[in-house]
Amino acid sequence: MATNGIELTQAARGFLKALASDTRQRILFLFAGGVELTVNEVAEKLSLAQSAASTHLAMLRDAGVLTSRREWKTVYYQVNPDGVAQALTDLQVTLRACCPPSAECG
Amino acid sequence: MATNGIELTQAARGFLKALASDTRQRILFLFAGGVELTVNEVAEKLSLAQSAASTHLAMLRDAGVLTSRREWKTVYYQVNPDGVAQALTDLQVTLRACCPPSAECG
DNA sequence: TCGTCAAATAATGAAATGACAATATGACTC
DNA sequence: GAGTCATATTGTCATTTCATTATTTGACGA
Repeated sequence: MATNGIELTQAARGFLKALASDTRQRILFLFAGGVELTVNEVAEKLSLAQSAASTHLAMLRDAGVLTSRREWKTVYYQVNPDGVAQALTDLQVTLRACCPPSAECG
Repeated sequence: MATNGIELTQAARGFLKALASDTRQRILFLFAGGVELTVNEVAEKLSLAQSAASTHLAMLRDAGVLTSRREWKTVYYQVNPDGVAQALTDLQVTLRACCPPSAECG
């Protein structure tokens, strides 16, 4: 038994993987301010093929970073602030357990 | 001009890429509590080839997550809490600008 | 100078990622 | 049922990543 069982939560791991891609970072920031966008709008704004936009958006949704709602034939994506906050908090908690900023004072 | 110039800092981008790898996550947590480890120790603990450990550690150092000091022939790595804290803060600031947790109240 | 030790850097191959065009799906209209 | 629109999925390819072994580098001791 080491003092070592530290591990990231699934949420944090998914978040890290989702946002490690420059393209997905750019996609995320397209949604700044709570904007709602369709797959085609994202594809257009970033000069991506429709299929690429679709898979990236799905990946971000699976990671809890975005949510989607379907209205008729079109799907609207927007950020999931709670998911982002959760992942960030998890990250912070785990990293604090690993590498406290300077002094772990109370 | 949109309201949109949001972008992650270099520190945050490097951090995300460095920690998107499961292997590098495991490496990082080996250093929990301020432990110092050599390349060979990391390789051994994770059953990795020496070269793999070396490159991963270099990557984590380049991302500001670890620091290294050389003593005679061996190199000791340890976490860089300030680097980690900086990246986390950058992430948080940028994400808050993009997707405020619920209410951006004062 | 030669040998040794630890780390870093090739060189190579397997697997994952990211892009595209093309096709399939689902919901609705006619 | 045929047509259409937006999205999702598939197939293919180029690129990147990750792991290995083998070799090189650098500092020291004999």
